[in-house]
Amino acid sequence: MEQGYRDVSMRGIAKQLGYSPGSLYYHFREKADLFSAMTAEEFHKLDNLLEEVVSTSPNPGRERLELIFLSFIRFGLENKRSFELMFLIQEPGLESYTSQAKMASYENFTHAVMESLQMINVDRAKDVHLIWVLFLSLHGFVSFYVHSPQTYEDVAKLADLHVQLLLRGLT
Amino acid sequence: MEQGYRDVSMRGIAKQLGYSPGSLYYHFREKADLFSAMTAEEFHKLDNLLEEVVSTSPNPGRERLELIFLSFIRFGLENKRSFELMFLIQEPGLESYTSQAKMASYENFTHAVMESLQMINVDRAKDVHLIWVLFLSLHGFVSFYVHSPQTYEDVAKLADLHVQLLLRGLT
DNA sequence: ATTTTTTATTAAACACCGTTTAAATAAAGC
DNA sequence: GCTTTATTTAAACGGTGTTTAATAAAAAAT
Repeated sequence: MEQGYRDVSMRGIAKQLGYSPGSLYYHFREKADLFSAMTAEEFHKLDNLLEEVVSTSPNPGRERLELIFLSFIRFGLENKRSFELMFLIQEPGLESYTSQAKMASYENFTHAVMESLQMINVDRAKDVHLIWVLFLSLHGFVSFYVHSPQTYEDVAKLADLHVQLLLRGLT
Repeated sequence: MEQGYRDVSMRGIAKQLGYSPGSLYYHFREKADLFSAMTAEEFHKLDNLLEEVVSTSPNPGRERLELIFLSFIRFGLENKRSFELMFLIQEPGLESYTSQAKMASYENFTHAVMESLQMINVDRAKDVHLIWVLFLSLHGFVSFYVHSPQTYEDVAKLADLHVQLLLRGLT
C-alpha cells in the first residue's frame, strides 16, 4: 500500500517479511491474488461509508445525494492506493479477482442512491442508466486526482462543483 | 497498437521488425519514448476532430456542445488503444512524455467548448473549472469502456444519456 | 514416544522483461 | 581508398513473476 502494485515486487515483500519469495506462493496463487486479498477489506470500507451516509442523512433527496457523491470522491482521494487497487489497476491477473467486487460495490452505490434519485428524477425509466453514468462521472473525477499529489481538501471546492453539475443535471 | 503498451515487449517489436532489440535503443531512448512518438499523431487526430466539429457546427450553443462531447467519447471508443496511450497509461516513463501533450489537448478541448459554454452558462466566473470537470466526466465514461470490448455504437445511447446529464447540469 | 502425515519454507532455476555496452558492420564523405 | 559517421548486433546486467523439488517444521496418529 506504500509503494503501489507495480512498484512493489514479490521479492521485496518477502524480504521485508523475512521470508523467501517462494513462500508467498504457498499462500497466494499469484501477485494479483495477494493484493486482491487486501481489496476485500477496502471494498467493505466503501460500502460501510455509503451505508453510514444514508443512515445518518435525515431524509432522501437532493441533499443526501450530494453527501453520497462527495463521500465517494472523498473516499477515493483519502484512500488513493486502495481506490487504485479497487478500480483502476487493470493488470491481467487482478481484474479477474476484483471484477465481481467492483460490481457489488456499484450495486451498493446504486442502492444508496436509488431512493434519493427517485425523488428528484422525472424519468424513472432511466434510473439505472442514470446511476451508472453518475458513477462513471465520479470515477472520472477521482481517477484523475488519484494520480496526483493533491489531497481531497485541495480539490474539495472542485469536487463540489462537479457534484453540483451532476445534481443539476438530474432535475 | 495491437497488443497494448504493457503486453508488447521491446524484444517482441524488434523481432517482428527483423532487428535486434538493442537497435531500437539507438532510435529511441526508452520504451516510453517509442510509444510517445506515436501519440503525437493521435493527439493531433483528436485536435483536428474537435476543430472540425466546431467549424462544421452552424453556431455555438447547446447543440454544438453536445456534438463536441459525443465526438470526444466516440474518439475514445473508436481509438481505444490510442486513448489508452494518450490519457490512461501511467507508466513512470510515459507520463513525462505525454503530460504536456495532455495539457495541450485539454486546452484544445477548452477552446472548442468555451464559446458555446458561455452562451448557456449563467456563472461565467466558473467557466474554467466547469470545463475541467466536464472533461473529467467524459474521461470517466470513456475510461471505463476503453477497457471493455464494447464499441461506441454499443454504448451510443448511454453516451447520449451521459452527455444530456452534463448538458442539463450546465444550464 | 515414535512414526506418519500434513503444512510450511526455501534455494534454485525458468522464462521473461527493459536497458546498456562494446564490438562489428554498413553507409557516407572526402 | 581511407576516414568518419551512422547503424546494428550479441552479450550481458539487474530486475521481474512464477515453478519446482527438496527440506524443515508442526500436527496427528499410532
